[in-house]
Amino acid sequence: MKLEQAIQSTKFKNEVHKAGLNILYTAWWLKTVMSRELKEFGLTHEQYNVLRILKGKYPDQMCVRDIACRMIEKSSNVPRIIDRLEIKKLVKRSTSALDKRETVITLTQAGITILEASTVVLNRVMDEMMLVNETEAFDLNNLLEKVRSNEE
Amino acid sequence: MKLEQAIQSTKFKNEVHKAGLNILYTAWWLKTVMSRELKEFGLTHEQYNVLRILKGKYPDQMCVRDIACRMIEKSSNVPRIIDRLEIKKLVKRSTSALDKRETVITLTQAGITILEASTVVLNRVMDEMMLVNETEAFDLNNLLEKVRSNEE
DNA sequence: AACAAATACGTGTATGTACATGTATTATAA
DNA sequence: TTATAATACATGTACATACACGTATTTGTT
Repeated sequence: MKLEQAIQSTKFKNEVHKAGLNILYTAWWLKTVMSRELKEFGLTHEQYNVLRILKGKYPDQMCVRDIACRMIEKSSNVPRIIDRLEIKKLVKRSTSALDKRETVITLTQAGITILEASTVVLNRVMDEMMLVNETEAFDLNNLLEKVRSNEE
Repeated sequence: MKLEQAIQSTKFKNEVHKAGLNILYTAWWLKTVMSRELKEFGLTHEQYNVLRILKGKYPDQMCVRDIACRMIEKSSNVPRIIDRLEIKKLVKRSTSALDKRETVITLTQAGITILEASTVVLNRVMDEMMLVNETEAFDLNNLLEKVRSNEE
């Protein structure tokens, strides 16, 4: 669906402003598609992101700060996301011995299992839904990074 | 900043999956930039979106459903966003005479004033922050719409 | 006309976001 | 060494999101 239909607007200041809205809309669409699949696992988008980050260091532990700086959405409130993962027993929380200020987090076996199962489904959905080839995706990545080249 | 630095990860399944994360990250970055500017006007991202949609039809009124389907993030809970705009007296709510189920919304003069002032600032920030030219933005728009071409 | 279905909106709850503040611990420095 | 600053995390609040459900009104059918 074209952006014009999606938000029922045809007047954009220029192509750059339209691209801004297009990025926001496409991200919303992607999140919606992914969240729908994660629902069967009882996971939210952000909880899945935290589990994946932990998997990247597994079997090592990670502190909250290290998880936070790897999140796609940086402002996510990681302690509270971890609260919910802990309730579901997908992660374990403990105080670091080296620095008692730090809370260190580990994936549990249940966390690994649910992460692997949900990743299979998510990968399949992304392959099915994102209809660009590798070359187009490469160009898209370059353009997005150019958009952000003014990032502080 | 490259995506790899931004989320401190280098292994992506392929360029398409990387593009998915890149879209999500760029959208988060854009929202952060815009929200920072809107703060001086006491507006959130979503409140601004609603005001802009109302402006598109001004001086006509719009019902809640029509606003909702024009939102960039469709799942936004429009009645509650309108609650907050109404408290700030930026919009006026009343029941439609033709269909008493409908609530119709109009911009107030204060709403127009704040919208115009904030739009000037937002336009300037987008011009400063999004460092792509018209041609690149055109290509980006086409690629994003190709990504979404499987949209239901 | 009377009833059922659809529509439009509001509300309740769990989760997440944005930002400020509190508390414990560690690092720095006079 | 003791006072101060910085760090790491937790917590509180207002707003937003996602989704289910409730209520009033309109539409459609018999």
